Formats: sequence, structure tokens, C-alpha cells
Amino acid sequence: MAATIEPQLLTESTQDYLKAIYELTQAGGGAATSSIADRLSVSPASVTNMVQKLAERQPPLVTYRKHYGVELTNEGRLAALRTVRRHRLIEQFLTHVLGYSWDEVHQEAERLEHAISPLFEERLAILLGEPRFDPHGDPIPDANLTLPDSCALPLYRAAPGQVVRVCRVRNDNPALLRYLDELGLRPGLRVRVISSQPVDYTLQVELVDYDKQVVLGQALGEAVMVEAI
Amino acid sequence: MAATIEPQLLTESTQDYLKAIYELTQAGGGAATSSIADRLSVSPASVTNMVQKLAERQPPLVTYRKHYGVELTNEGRLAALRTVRRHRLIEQFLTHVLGYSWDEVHQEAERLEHAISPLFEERLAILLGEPRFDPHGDPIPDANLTLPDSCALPLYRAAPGQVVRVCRVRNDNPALLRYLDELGLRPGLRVRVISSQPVDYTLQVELVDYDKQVVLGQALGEAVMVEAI
DNA sequence: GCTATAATTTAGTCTAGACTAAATTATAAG
DNA sequence: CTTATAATTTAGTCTAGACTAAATTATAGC
Repeated sequence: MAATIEPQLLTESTQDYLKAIYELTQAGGGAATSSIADRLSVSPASVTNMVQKLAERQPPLVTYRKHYGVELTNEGRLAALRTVRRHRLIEQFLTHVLGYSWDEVHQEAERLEHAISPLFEERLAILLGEPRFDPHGDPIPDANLTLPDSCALPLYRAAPGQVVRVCRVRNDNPALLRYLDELGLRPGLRVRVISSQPVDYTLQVELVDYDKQVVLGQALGEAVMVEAI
Repeated sequence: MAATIEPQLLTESTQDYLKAIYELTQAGGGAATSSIADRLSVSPASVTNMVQKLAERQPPLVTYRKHYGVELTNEGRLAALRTVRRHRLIEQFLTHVLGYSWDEVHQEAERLEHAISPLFEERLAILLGEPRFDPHGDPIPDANLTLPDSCALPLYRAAPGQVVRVCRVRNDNPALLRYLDELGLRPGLRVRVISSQPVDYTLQVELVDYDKQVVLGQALGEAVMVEAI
């Protein structure tokens, strides 16, 4: 059982790196220097530099082999999850309490996640009713940093004819989020797949709740995650 | 009319220095290097260094003459007021929405004030109903950075026999705040001065609303500000 | 008006975390 | 198997904002 490291012992940058590595390795495998650099808008050299420090810390927060990418240690993973919890609680707060729109929350949460105390985190979670998912449908780790299960089927892989429920929307692209918001394609919505083009990943779907048909391109089909009903 | 400088153009440290100078010069006159150093828990040399930078900026944020202390320029004052507004709005939020106690809010607000966006500030003010005073009774600058009038009579200067209303409590000492909170001595409370000792500043007062008598020493008599009813 | 003391400033260091340019290593194509 | 290209790492710089130690200036007491 690894002791969890209190966030105030980690600098903002450190937390940002851990969170980036966590998110990049969700898909499996190690995170490449250049993809971390991209995500944090930082030069690859800076990443190498920081990653070496993270690996040399006691306890180490990442494992690192030159030229082969980085993975989180258990301590690193827990620290990342703590930041993810804060980020997603704050997103939930921003939409539900302060009336932010979907696409505005990410940036704001990105700064606030580093400024709140453990007490704030706890009180916020209570105020929001210990939510298990944020506004994009991303799972919020609980106070013990356990993640609830969340769906993993991208809409473009759903079988034609099937009716599914949107449970999550990839949130790295504000413009895309705004468009999905316009369509009403939010977590909870039911969708029937009318046709699915395997070659160019174009979809024709019916938004069952609005009785409306729309066509979605590859980016949208990949961004919307669904579960069977 | 000086253009106001957006907070995101100022580093956290810069905002901290400006706010400290603002608060220290409220009493009138310039702020001494050592008093700024004390307030920010930083060495006097660091203060000299930073103050010189603030004076050399375009536009300058402070006026500075070696060995004679610092004052804010109008630009500096507006920037400080912006931070003060954020700080006090956040304090109000922490007590009214997240259920923080009086003495817990300051530290938390101290970090959050640097992490919020103009949108957050605006939404928060709306959520809270554009409050004019924070939980300690300190005036909150409005969106144009105008300060509401606030009372300035310390309790120990009120005439014996007079009934006054608490309107503000100095908030630099958490232990003192906790004690005042226990007594119920909060903004809004009515107090009758029974006796006032001019030599050692000891007070005997009646808390009219609770029908209770208490004795207050110098620190408390100075910390509680009142207005005539 | 001098002098001891306190306050302030100067000068020089340090650290975190970014950067660029150059060197190295891995990979894909022939 | 070699080589061109892409990715990564190394080496060396830079900046903000802190520090300490030493030098300077102001002030209070005689």
C-alpha cells in the first residue's frame, strides 16, 4: 500500500506532468516525450528534464527508460488521480453552480485544481453530492481515489440499428464540444445508429429524444462514447 | 483615467506585493520595507528588489524613494483593489456556500484569488448577490473597484453607555477570530459599552442580543470596529 | 554634532522550470 | 545492412523570485 503524497508537496508543474502522463497512458503503454510536450505546450527537452527529476525523486513518481517513454509508479498514479479528482469536481461545480458552459470549464479548472486545499476539495464534493461523473461524463475518482467504471465504446463502433446512450464525451476540443452542445449530444442522450460507414467513419444517427437526424464525421464519432441500453 | 491592468498580466508575487502595500498604506503614509517583508514572510532584501521592479515597470505600479518607503500609483492601487475584490468575494463564498468558519477562510482565499478568471469573478459575484461586505465586515470593491464606505470606530473608543453595532472585525489573527466567534461578536451584533478603561484599554460590554456581559482586553477592543446606531 | 543601532540597500547566489542548439539514438525505407 | 529522418537527450542559458552577507543610510541619544 503506497502512501499517498499530499498535493501541496508537489509543485503545479509536477502535478501537470503527472496528470498528462496519466491521461496519455490511459490507452495503455508508456507516454512518449513528444506527446507529453504537445499536451503541456512545452519543448521536448523540458519534458526529458522534468521526467528525469520525477524518476529520481524519493519515492519515484515515474519509471523512465531513455528513449522508451514514461509510466507512472503507484505513487505517481495516486497523485495524478488526486489532481484528476480535483479537476473534475471543479468542472462539475463550474457548470452546476456557476453556470459555465461545457466548453468553458476545462481551462478554468486547469488553474483552480492547483489552488484548492484538502478541505475545499472535501466540502466541494459534499456540496455537489459526491458526484461520480463530471459534465463531460468523465469518471471522478472518489475520496479514496477509486475510479467508477465508465464506458469505452466510441459511437462509430456501435452497430447500425442499435440504440445506445451517450455516457461520455472527449473534452480536449472546445470547438467540438460547442458543436456537440448545439446538437444536444450530451451524456444521457439516447442515439440510434442508422448507418455507419466503415471506410471514412461517417455516421448517420437519430437523436431519439429530439426525433432528429444528424450526420457525424470521424472526429465526432470518436469523441462520443456510448453504452448499450 | 488610468487603464486598469488585467490580473493575468501580473504574477502572483506581484499581486501579493501590491495587496500588502495597499493594506499597509490604508492607515496613511508609505509602507516600510520591513513591514512589507513581515507581512509577506520574505526577507527585507527581497522586498527592496521587488519594489524596485514594480517602480520601473511601464506603467509604474509603485512610487519608491530609497529609504523612504513605497506607495501605490493609481495603476497599482487599481490592481490591488482587484485582488482585494477577488479575495473578499472568495471569503464570502467560502463561508456562505462551502460552510467554512470565519478563521479558515483567509488562507484559502489567499491562494484562490490568484487562480480565478474574470469570468469566475463575475459569476461568483452574481451567485453571491453582489455583496458589499465580506464575512469579517470588510468592504468589497464593486466591479468598477469602488469601495463602499465602512466604519472606522474601534470599540475601545466608543463612549461608555453608548449602544453600537459591530460592523467589522480585523481579520489578521485566526485565534482572535475564533474567540470572537465563540462570544458571538460578529458584524451586525449590538453592543452596549458599560465601562471603558482609558489606561489599559480594558472594556466591559453587554452583548445586547444575547443579554450577556463580557470583558475585553486591548487586542479585542482594537479588533472590533463599530458604528453608532 | 557625533555615534551606536536599526533599517535598508547592494551584491552575489540559488532553484525551479522553462528555452535553444547540438549531439545522439531509434526507426523505416531502400 | 545502410542510411535518411524523426524522436529524444544533453549541454548550456535564461528568468523570476527567493536567499545571505556585507555595505550603506537614517535616526535616537548623548
